[in-house]
Amino acid sequence: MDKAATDSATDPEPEDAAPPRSRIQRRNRQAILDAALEVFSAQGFRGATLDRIAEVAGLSKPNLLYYFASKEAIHMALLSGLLDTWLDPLRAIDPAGEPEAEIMAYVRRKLQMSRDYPRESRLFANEILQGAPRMRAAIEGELKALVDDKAAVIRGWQAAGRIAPVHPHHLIFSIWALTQHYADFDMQVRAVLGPGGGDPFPEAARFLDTLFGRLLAP
Amino acid sequence: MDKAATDSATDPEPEDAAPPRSRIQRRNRQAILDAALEVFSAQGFRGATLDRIAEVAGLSKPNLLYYFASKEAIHMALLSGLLDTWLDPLRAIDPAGEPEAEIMAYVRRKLQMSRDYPRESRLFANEILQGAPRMRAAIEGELKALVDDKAAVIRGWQAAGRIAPVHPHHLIFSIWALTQHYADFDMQVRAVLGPGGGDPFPEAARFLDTLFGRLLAP
DNA sequence: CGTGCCGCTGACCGTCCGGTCAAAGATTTC
DNA sequence: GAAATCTTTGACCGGACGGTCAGCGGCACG
Repeated sequence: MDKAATDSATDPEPEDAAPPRSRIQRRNRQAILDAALEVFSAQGFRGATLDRIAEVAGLSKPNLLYYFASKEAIHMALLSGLLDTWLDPLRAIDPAGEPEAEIMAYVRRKLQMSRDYPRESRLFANEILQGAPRMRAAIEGELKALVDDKAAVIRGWQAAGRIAPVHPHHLIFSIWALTQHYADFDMQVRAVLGPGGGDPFPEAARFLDTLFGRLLAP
Repeated sequence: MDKAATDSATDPEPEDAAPPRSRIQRRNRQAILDAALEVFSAQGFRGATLDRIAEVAGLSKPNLLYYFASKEAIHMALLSGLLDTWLDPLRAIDPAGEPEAEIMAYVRRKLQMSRDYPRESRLFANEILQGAPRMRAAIEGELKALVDDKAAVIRGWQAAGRIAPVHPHHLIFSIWALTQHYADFDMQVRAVLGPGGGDPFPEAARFLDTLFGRLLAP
């Protein structure tokens, strides 16, 4: 994730073959993207301020704008770096694998991402909530294509009677909803479980195992 | 929902027994809250501007501030009006009813709310995403109490072997996640299903019926 | 029909915020 | 160690935004 967010797609031009970046460039760009992720995910795009991002990054505001052309550019760099990483677990579903195991593994990886990268999840959630003004294309293109592809794989498994015949797209939606909920609504989850609740994730993992185990059994 | 958002808790004082509001007061306050719901849910608190809310409401900005003390006050009025309505379906779960039917009815009502009141759902999602700066108390108090109560009911049903023994709190989280997903991530759902997908909700209802049917079977 | 209150507004204020710029350090290169 | 280049910053700008205010209009009631 970090690597991706730093390097890829920070230049909109197609020829990003060799963007020669010095050590100090890499360090500061990374610090800015880290800080921006922190602030954007917690406050949303409009809620975030360059001053705040600069403060978190330990840089001055003009220095920020020396590395990125604008607030927009920082946000774009984060988002475009994010999508690929975010979809990796879905891509990893193997059509040749054992159906239930493949899907269960996807669920677990996705829940793991909610635990390990909650800020990325919230950044994404913020964007979609507002109608994805800066990601429409990627969602209607890349994302849809990948989901359609995997939905076809699932349909194949179902036709062979290897898992239950539930709607493939909605199955994928349910995995997204259930796993990302623990990142996006973390505050609510913890508040409802109470102060003595401890880490919600182990119990969530057990619950999701049961849920999808029962849902997928043919 | 509209009624609740208009009347309740717009006055912080305890003595809101008889706030004598003229016909024109009621009409304009309602118009403002409607417009604010539209704008806040689509742009978030910081993203919304008083000018924009005034424009949508068909009033001037100073006129807005004649009815509400501040942007904060409008937001608070919306949120506090919302929570009660939002929790009504959960409250309606009847301990004396048939367990699976009660929970399935809750799922359906909640999905219905995602379809009929997506703006309310997004307003709520926005608030939680940002750490619920203006709802912490209500969530840790009212909401937690109600969930704990219903979790106890579910545990009772499970102890009697009438539904499967899954973690009650996480069961409720899963209902929230799965139903609200169709409101909060509506844009993504429709984009992935594609232009010919039509209304996602009927298929979602079928999918959730299957999912919770299988999950709850003892 | 006058008078008093409720509803409404244009003009304005101070602050915040994204972004610019000229110039002052660092750092690298030869 | 000087020239050239890269990095950093204080000061500033213009617009947006939340909020105020003095006063105007109209509706309601005697």
